[in-house]
Amino acid sequence: MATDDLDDEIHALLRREDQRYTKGRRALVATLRAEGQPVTIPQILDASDGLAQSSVYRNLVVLEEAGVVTRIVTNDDFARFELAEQFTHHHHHLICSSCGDVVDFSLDDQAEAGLDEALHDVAEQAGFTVEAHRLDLVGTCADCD
Amino acid sequence: MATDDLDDEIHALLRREDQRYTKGRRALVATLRAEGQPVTIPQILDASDGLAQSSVYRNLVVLEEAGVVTRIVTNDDFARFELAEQFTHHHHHLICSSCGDVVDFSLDDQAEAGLDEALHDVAEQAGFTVEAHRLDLVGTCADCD
DNA sequence: TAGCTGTTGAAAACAATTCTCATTCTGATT
DNA sequence: AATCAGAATGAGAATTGTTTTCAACAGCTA
Repeated sequence: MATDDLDDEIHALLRREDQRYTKGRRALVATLRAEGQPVTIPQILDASDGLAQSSVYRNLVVLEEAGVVTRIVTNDDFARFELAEQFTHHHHHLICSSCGDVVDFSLDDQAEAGLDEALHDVAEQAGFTVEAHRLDLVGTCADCD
Repeated sequence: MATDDLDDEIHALLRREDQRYTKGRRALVATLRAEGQPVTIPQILDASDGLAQSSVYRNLVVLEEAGVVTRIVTNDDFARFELAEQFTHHHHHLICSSCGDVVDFSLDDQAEAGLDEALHDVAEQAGFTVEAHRLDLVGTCADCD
């Protein structure tokens, strides 16, 4: 997706929540986009300077509520953030239990479709309204082995 | 599994880590067993009295390291704990984003097998050593709808 | 330009979790 | 049984990622 289109869509999502797309929020999105992988707040502060820590936390909440950004919580100390799937593609996470690093991966279409169907059935039986499914592989990454 | 067998196995797991299976730890396991669903620490403290908060936190770490208990982290304020799968059965979680409640569910064998195979391939390609996979459905539970 | 409203930055507050330390328990040895 | 060493416990303090506060500021509208 071109940067301009992405910014337009994000602008629209924020406006829907009566939020502005400020310079700080643009910088945040740019950083997440540049990283291309889930990042912690310390990583964001290192990668993009000029942003105050409190504003980063606050804006990530705003962006998350608007559906621009996804928060990934693991057993690690820090939460991680990445652009929402609508701006990237549907994917899952490899979580390293040694270093805490989180890396994206995708299933092939057939496996994903099969999973979707099975989950749909489960949710229906439980009277559960599904917003998203999350699939993580927990283990040890190549670097930590 | 009978309570005695379960206690024996847990005892063995703890001994492997040079840990004792004390009264407090037995009470903790009994509570988790009685609940049968993931519970928060406040819930544990309510359900079983006589346990100090600091000991519950500490012992859950010990039990987790020994592989007796699994920690479930969500966007909710509190972590949740349940008996490890080896003492229950392989399952996944319905996570309510409204009330934070977590409920177990299982996939049918065929779907689970298909998923396993797909994940195995992904991990191999990434040089990732898998310890576990986690699959959560995030949404709204029947009570919150 | 003036005025209103939302945003920012720095620091204080908050809260789940972890740590400290004095006391108590466990269980192996005599 | 009595003793002793090491581990576990309870109460509270400390830690730390995150949230909130509040005064100063920026951006929009008239």
